[in-house]
Amino acid sequence: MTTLDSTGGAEGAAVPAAAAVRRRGGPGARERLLDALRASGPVSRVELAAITGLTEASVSTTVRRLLQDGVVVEVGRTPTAGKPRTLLQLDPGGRTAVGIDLGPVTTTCVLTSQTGGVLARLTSSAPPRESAAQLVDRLARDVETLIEGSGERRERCLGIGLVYGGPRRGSAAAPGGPPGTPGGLEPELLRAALQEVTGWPVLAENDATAAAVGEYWVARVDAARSFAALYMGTGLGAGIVLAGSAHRGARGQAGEFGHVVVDVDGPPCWCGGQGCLEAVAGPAAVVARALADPVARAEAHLEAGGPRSTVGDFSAVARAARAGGGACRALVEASARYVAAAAESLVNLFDLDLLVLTGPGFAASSSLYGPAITRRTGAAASRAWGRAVTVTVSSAAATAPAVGAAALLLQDRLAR
Amino acid sequence: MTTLDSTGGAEGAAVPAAAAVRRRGGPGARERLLDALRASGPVSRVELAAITGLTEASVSTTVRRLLQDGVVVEVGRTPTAGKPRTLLQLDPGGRTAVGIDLGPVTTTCVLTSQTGGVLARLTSSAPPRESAAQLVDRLARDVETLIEGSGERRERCLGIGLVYGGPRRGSAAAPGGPPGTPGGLEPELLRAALQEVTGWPVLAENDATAAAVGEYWVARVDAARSFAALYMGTGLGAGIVLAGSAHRGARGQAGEFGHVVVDVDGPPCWCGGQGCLEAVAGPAAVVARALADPVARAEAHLEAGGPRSTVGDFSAVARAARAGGGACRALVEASARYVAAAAESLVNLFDLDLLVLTGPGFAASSSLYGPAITRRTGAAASRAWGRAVTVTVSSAAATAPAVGAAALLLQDRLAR
DNA sequence: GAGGGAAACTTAACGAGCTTGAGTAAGGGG
DNA sequence: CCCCTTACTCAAGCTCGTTAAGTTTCCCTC
Repeated sequence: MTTLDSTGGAEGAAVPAAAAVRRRGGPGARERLLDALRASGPVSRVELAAITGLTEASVSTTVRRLLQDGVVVEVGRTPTAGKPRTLLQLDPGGRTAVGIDLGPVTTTCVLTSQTGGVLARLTSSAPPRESAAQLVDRLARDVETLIEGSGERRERCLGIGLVYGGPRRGSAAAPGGPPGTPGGLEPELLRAALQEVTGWPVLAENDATAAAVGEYWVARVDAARSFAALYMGTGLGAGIVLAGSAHRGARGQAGEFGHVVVDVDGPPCWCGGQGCLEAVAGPAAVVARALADPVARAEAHLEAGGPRSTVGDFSAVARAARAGGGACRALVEASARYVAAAAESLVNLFDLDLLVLTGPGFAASSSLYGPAITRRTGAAASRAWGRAVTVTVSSAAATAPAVGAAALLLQDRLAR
Repeated sequence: MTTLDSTGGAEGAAVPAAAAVRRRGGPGARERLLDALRASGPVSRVELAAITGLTEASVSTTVRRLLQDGVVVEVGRTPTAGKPRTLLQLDPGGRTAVGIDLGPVTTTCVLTSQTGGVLARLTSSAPPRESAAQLVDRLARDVETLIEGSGERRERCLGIGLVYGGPRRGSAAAPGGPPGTPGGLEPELLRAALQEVTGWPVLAENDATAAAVGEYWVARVDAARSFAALYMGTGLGAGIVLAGSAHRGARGQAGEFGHVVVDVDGPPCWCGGQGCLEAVAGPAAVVARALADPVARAEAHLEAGGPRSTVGDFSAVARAARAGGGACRALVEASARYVAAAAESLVNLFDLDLLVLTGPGFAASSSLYGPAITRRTGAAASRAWGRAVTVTVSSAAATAPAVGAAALLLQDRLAR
């Protein structure tokens, strides 16, 4: 029998994967190879076999198919003691996809390469009182214009990813309620309609999840990391990617970060809850407080009577806070404390090690929120859980959802 | 001290089967069939094909193997217009497994049938200053006694599930810190040692996750539901089961329900955080408040100087609250408000529709916590998200972890 | 109490996808 | 030039699940 010593060392004894280990039935060879190619720079077949756990023979045949499909290219060789390795990578000139971000005010369309590079961009805005049918028509025309103007071949485009705010299955808009799609159209109906009209496969996804997948794909996040994209737009959401695949929940409503309860006695929220993060410290709440305070209002140059846009107004407050406006700074810092607390709950419940701040809200304010979140999550994570939580800011927070939508479609389509 | 009593296996009532749509590449036929058989009462092969999405041919061959393995039995037939259907179910006299709950004070061992019925039970307690090697020996002897005493054939037993408190990778015990295993042994080392000594496969799992899997298996939770088991022992944890498989997180630290932040300005927590649920409203916090208040202390008959056990003291406070002790009731209700708020965060982040209260803490207090949680999660869920959150209490909260550990091992072993 | 019909299984052939094991290609060093 | 090393490929075969064509077992009718 073995001798045991009772000092519970915290060093990396491998956690038993227990029942989580599946002998088979994981993602197929093609999917695994694509994920490895996405995350690494140029890699050889031997390395791919090591990374994915597939046999070299299997890698060889699957890679041949990827080469034939024009998804992958050979880009060089590394000398070895024997035959040199052939390096492979995703072909930047391979397939493309369109991403559409259906914002509350403007619609952003991008055409991206399969490596996440933006090839063309187009912005339009909804005319007043646009009907659902008109919306679909406008989007179809935008996509047409985008591809025409880019000079890219249309056969290369695999489809369209479509981003909308709010949860998947919208409820009847409660007052001050969830963002939803313009025209109040069900995301699924809009998706089907656009697919019908354009003839391209269309995938619909909520903003936070799309941003997370985009980050995963474009910023080459390691598949081993479990991470969340905190998304601030009109509200607050979290897109969660675990072991390389998006976690949406049974009804596609997982990651409702804005409805983490941060104050048991807090104000009522439109969702029916009380003390939700969004109601206490979301962008709309910050703007409301700024509007109520003459000093803050002046600092942020908020017109009392002008047309309101939560994202725009919040950005103005954040800018004022950064520029030294004391009243605005106090408002944003108060908000950041709550957001940081909710982020800690998120990290502890999902066992995350990476948070990415993204979306238009954080684009303007990440320098204020980032440190607060880092401070809060760092303290407990390292001390009690032996994990390091990295907090980063998306490199292009404003276009993240559109690029993410395109990435989502690519990930879905390339795998087959 | 060792007590042994044998009970007959208690098999539950039939539950109507619900069709589950799965895409390809999921778990294999055998696993899917076992899950369907677990969740339903007697089912025919045709129904199994409909439930699992497998073809009838595939069901036929896989079922034959399960029959040969002695896992499944034919139990009757239903008349049809043609050949009657042969009904199948898991054989209650088929395989068995041992579950060990390594509590802070007492160790509970159970022998269960593969349908979750408890065939025999044994309780022992650690002698003072027990070394790690002695612990392993004691557990091995307990298992031996349990199986001997039960009269069950040892070849039927597939292995041992082992439950410990706290996260998978224990940190050096902080003051008032995480529970961890007795003797401070790393769960993985303990698992390996017990496996070595007994010769049976051993699976180690944290208490909340084990309780969740046990609930899933024994209470026949529908695989389509996403649910969490809220576990109250010395601390608070959540075991999360999504689409039929436990969600553990990258480091096995997911579901740290006790470290959801419920008060940004709250007291410091041993984890390094601030305002964590456990620090604000966990059982230890409730007990500490009761001890500090002479009235509550009298109501709960807490000895000022006696040996302290968080679970025992908390149960006493909960009993006093139920019996009408006003001071204790106020303490527990204050705690329940926070737990309910954290539960709402959990539900919103994971998109859950079922919460099960379990563990020794809730065994004594579910009648006080249950309604508070139901009230809070019900309001927002139905109004904004179009989902109904069911809150139930485990039928045998005190033995849930041990039974869950056995279920976990069964689920893992039967699938191969 | 045969013969048909209906529905529940069963069997056989096949195919996708991956593995094993034995090649073949491509470079370097003596 | 030969030989060694290492990268990659080919061929056979295995596992699992599918499709399609039986086979069994009941009830019902004549």
